[in-house]
Amino acid sequence: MERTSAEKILEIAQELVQTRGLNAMSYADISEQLGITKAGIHYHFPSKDNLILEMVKRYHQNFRYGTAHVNTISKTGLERLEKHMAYHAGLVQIRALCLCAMLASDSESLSEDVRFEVQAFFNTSRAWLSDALEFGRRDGTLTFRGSPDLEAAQVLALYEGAMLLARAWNDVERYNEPVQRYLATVSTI
Amino acid sequence: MERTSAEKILEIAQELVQTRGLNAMSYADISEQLGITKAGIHYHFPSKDNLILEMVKRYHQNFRYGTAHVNTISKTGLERLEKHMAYHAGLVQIRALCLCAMLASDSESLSEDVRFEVQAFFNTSRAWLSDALEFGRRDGTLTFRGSPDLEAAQVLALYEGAMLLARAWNDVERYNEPVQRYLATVSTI
DNA sequence: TTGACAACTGACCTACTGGTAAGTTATTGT
DNA sequence: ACAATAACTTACCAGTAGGTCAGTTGTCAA
Repeated sequence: MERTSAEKILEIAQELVQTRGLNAMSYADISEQLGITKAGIHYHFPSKDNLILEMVKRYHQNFRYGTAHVNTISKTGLERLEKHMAYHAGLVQIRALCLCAMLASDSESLSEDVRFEVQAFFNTSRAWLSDALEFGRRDGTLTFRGSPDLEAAQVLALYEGAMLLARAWNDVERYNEPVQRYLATVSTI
Repeated sequence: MERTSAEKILEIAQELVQTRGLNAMSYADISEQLGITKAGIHYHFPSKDNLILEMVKRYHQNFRYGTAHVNTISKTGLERLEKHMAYHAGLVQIRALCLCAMLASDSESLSEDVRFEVQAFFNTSRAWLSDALEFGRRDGTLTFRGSPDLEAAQVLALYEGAMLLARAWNDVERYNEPVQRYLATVSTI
């Protein structure tokens, strides 16, 4: 099965939101990149709100798939954190922000449905990070004080903030520096 | 000397940008809140780009004044960090983000001048945090490994990220939780 | 008293926003 | 062969964006 138009629209729209922000992305932009008219996009996604909601759901789902995959191929907790970090470094490199970080800053322009889905994504992220931290503590690759869940909340904030700062310079190193320094702190190796 | 119109415009515009984002703030919004026409605002700030530049310069200057004041009234490095944290908690409470964090996410819509000024603000923030950390290490209230400058970069990322996440829930506790946990980590008390 | 200037207003401009309605085209299953 | 449907296009809409320009008003120095 080929990629459907709806999927292509979501893909293009997502990259536009991640690089420019919600209110700097328009149906006209998607139309131009995809080569179908604005009305054609409205056929698949009646309203912008609808489009964004589907987009966040897809992003959330892809995160679940991605992290599940990371879990199967990583042997240690440290390795999981490193893969997570590397993925986000890739986003910074294409001038993008985590979709939900971008939407959190554009939070005031969001419908309640979308805001809930953004929160759900962050909950999933935090839970996965918490698992990875606990996993690493058990296998001896990670060390930290207190509950994995609270540590995860801190790591999530660090990651999202580092991505934001890296954007100001358009320089991945501004992301890598603090994040790798954190990993060095918790790593036992 | 009373507050001039130009100052009032900057004040209102700044709050709008901090709460809604750059592209969700318009001259019409400022006009409505201030009670003068759009053209009246264009008299003081010919273009939006010009307005934003002046706004960031003012924000940066106010940060300098604010932190200088914190330096004079705080006896310890820990106290300085706590005051910094409390200020940003106040922003979250009014549904605002750090102005430069917001502009970093709207980075693609910015002129080069503004981007430089945003970078300059983050440099000042980092330098001040670095100073506070070093100060705290000397007076014995703070403890951390490695250079204060690198620690400062990490703290800055943590703060900005925590603010962003708190916005997703519109809940200050989402900011306080990771930030206070960090303070507990570095505090010797 | 007058003239100059700062600080506006009102009316207007073009470009673009999300969104709609009616019609077209190609591919189906019957 | 035909009707139904999915996937569009063309043409349009009202509202808003940032921005301009010719005037108006109030103040204040000469």
